[in-house]
Amino acid sequence: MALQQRPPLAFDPIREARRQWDERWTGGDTMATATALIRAHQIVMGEVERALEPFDLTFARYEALVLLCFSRKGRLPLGKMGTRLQVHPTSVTNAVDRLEAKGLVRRVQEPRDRRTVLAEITAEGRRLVEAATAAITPTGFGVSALDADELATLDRILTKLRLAAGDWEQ
Amino acid sequence: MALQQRPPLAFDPIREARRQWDERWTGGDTMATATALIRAHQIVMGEVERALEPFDLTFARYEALVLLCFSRKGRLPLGKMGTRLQVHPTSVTNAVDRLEAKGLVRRVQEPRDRRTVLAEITAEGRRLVEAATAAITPTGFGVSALDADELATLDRILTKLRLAAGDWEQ
DNA sequence: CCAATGTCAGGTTGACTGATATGC
DNA sequence: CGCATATCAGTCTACCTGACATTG
Repeated sequence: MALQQRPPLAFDPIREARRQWDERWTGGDTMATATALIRAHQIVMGEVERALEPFDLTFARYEALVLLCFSRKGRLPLGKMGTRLQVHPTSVTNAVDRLEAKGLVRRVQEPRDRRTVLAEITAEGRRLVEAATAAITPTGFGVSALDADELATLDRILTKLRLAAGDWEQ
Repeated sequence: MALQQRPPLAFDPIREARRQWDERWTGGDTMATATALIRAHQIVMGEVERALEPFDLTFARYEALVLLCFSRKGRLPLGKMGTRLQVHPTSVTNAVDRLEAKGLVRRVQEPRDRRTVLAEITAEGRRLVEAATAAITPTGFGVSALDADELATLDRILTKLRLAAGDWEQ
């Protein structure tokens, strides 16, 4: 997603859009901030996916691998993965399909509840996570232009936004 | 994109991911902020696309319509639209195709340079922009949980990020 | 001849809906 | 029986690449 660079403009397009918006409508402040967020997302995703490209991983699949890597036994029910990663159940099935095809995870039966399927990270999966992480980290995930203070402030505001959206209780 | 609500967790998943990340790797601050940004994008897009659904518009097409609406003569070359909206040329062609099929824009020849094609917003396009904007604005574009101060701070930091990414000169 | 503009064909991704099989 | 879990088929959007015709 959004890997390509495009020619720069002579002015901030969002600032210009807001100016025109304010001449006609209300809510220019929320419009401009939301649009800036969407564009910032494009920048971050571009940087991250560019770093992951040599490993044939998308960010979604990398996230899934990292999640499994962080789990105590290296495996989680697919449903739980969807909840943690905030993605659709069929997207989890799809991501695990692709990771499994590359030998990075394997599907395992949960003996106590035979409805659930566990995804378990393999040794090769762990190796790839380490290598991919070593490639991503130096890019600063596309936010390296910000200093520690700005990072913390940005994180605080976005956390408030996520909480208000009901991502977790309390 | 990302319209569905998913069950809430008992904790902040990104905070938890960062805790585990910091135990193993470096750059947990940038990882957490970038991940929060990606999730915030999902929230904003979900809210906006939900509001646009009754008008059979995606955010990309709505943005294109607004841009044309803001232009002096109600028309712009497709290439210029791509630059302003920061999207791929073929994405512009696709968006204009769909808007044209619904009678919201029409393609017009530029007499001075017959290579370029102009997209021109129609009267019906203008009506739809007004109606869709009236529907979106009250949602606060998914960022209504933030106060004026937080909005301004968020916008300032994201603008720095966009500038550093080379979105425009100076 | 080269560069710019837009279009088209073809491939990838992720997300969604709705239906289904299985098991609690 | 209802409910939960995962999968599958099919659809949609947006993005990308590479090729192409047209025009400057």
